Amino acid sequence: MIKTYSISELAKEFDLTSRTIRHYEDKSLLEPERIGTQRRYSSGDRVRLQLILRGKRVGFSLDEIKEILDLYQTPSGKQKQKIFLLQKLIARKNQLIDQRTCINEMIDELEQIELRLQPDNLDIYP
Amino acid sequence: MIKTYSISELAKEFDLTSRTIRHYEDKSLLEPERIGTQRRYSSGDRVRLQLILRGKRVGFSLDEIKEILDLYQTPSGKQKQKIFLLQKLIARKNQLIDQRTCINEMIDELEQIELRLQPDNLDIYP
DNA sequence: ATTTACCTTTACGTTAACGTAAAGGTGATT
DNA sequence: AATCACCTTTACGTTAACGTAAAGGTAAAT
Repeated sequence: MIKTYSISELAKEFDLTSRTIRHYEDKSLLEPERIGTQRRYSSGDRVRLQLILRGKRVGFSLDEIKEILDLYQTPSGKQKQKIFLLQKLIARKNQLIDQRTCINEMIDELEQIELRLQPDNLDIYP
Repeated sequence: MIKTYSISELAKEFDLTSRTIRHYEDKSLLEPERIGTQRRYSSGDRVRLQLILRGKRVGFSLDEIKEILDLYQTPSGKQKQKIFLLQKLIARKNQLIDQRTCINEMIDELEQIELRLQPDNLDIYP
């Protein structure tokens, strides 16, 4: 028997609320089976959810994540779109690298301020 | 004569709208002088604005940026305040370090997505 | 003196990603 | 039969970071 999941099982596993998972469905990022009225998530759905969360962690919007997910399923025809998306991914990566550089600079600056505030210097600088 | 800036001069220079700059003032991130009813920004204000934008680039909220700005300008008077400030700085630095770690993870994840998207054969299909 | 080009405040509108009730169905257990 | 513990849909609420329009003041140029 193939394993399936209820909405709250997935919610618990990934530390989300059921509302959040339904929201992803509202946005067409998931389309679980229905047993009667209830949602039943396949392991494929689970993987999709993981991909959604991964996309979120790197700062994509749900719409952008949907684009990516759709391209996973795109029959290898629409290469133009794939290439376009790859460019977006790379752009995002560069942005993150930029941010990291910026954070490193900020850490340096904080350390400089720290130095000026060292307790030893407390009486030197009024 | 010391150079000052009008709101639209700054807006133009940093590619913002005047509304945005006023918004930063609403949120107490800027407090320019007033000549009559109009705002006049000193070069210090300009630097603050640069810091705001820098904070934004690294993904901080305006509230967080305000915290940081306040740290920069806390009147260096009392020892207690300095020690408190030092603690906040260290906490902030740790936060930044965490952020950097997080960004590193994001970059890794992006590369994972790239790998999954990377069509096995971009050049075979038209 | 009127147009032009700024500036001002006030205040409602927008988007994203959910939160949070409200009101009710389902099915197993007590 | 009643209580749980889930599940469902509908729909209004929230936050951040502004956008945008209304209504008007100011100051220099035409």
